[in-house]
Amino acid sequence: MKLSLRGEYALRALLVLGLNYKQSVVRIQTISQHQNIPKRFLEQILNDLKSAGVVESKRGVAGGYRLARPPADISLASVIRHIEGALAPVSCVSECFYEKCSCPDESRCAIRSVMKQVRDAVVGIVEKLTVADLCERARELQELHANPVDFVI
Amino acid sequence: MKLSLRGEYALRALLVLGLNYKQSVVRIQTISQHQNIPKRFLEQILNDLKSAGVVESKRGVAGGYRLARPPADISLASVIRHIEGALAPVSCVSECFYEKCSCPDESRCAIRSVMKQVRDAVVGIVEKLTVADLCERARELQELHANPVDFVI
DNA sequence: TTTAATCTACATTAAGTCAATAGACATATT
DNA sequence: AATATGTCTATTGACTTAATGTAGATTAAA
Repeated sequence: MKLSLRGEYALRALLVLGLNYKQSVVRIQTISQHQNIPKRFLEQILNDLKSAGVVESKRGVAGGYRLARPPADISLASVIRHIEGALAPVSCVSECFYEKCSCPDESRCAIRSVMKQVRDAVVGIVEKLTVADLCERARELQELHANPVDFVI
Repeated sequence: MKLSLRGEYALRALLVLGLNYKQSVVRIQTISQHQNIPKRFLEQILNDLKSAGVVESKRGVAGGYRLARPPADISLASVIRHIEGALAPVSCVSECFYEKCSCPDESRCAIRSVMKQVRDAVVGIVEKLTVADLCERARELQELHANPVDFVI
């Protein structure tokens, strides 16, 4: 489940949109600057997320993007699957993107059995987590690292 | 932790070598045929595993490969790391292959925190498992699927 | 109604990776 | 010496990734 930059950018963008949920749309440029993401690349990614029904856009001068659904309804698994494809380390243990592999007998394949275990562990984590959880963690981390500074001041 | 074919072939080859441990060397061609792996590609992979000290080779007419250490001393994590690189989904949470990422503040990055969780889950599995475990599973699966046939006969 | 800021769409590219192949070479057994 | 094996380095072609380019459509506000 190696995440490409594309996938990482997608999650970072969704985090920003999640933190600004209920407020007006957020401009691509704002996200791009705030998260160090190449603007033109981010355009593609957000467009892709739009076609997946994860975000929606408003065009024109005061345009931008916003989440299409409540943050708690957007699982990280669904996002990563849409951007990256299978979560499983090998496709012969993928539920959503199964492909036969070249081993002599899948049902007796010991590697497959191990990979299934890995798959379940990964899926178990990202299937439960949502954009809302991401936002919550971001807020926690913000406080965690901000407080000591407050004491210094 | 998406495994490339190279990594999958490596594990499949090590499984064969593990099952034949203590016996003489196994020829590349034998592994290649038994596991449906292109022979020339397998050469490279085994050579690579040799330079990692995982297997050793014997040249000449009765040549071939064997494990350089007991199967129980070869963790899947070490093999995959050698062939594929980082186990972590993003390199900013990798212990062995750390690289800074482009996010504004790593210490407050919520995505990083999630990815760390995924990393730990994956590493927790493959670090504990060894080639010996792989062999054991293979034998279990063999019996599991062989017995019903015995009854039929 | 013009203007400017935004999203939309499709095409292109440069670099890198993956999987495999090629061919010459080294070595050990017979 | 002959032969079957592993060793090594290079190369290829297909594909993917991460961008960038260019042109266009939409909208709010001046």
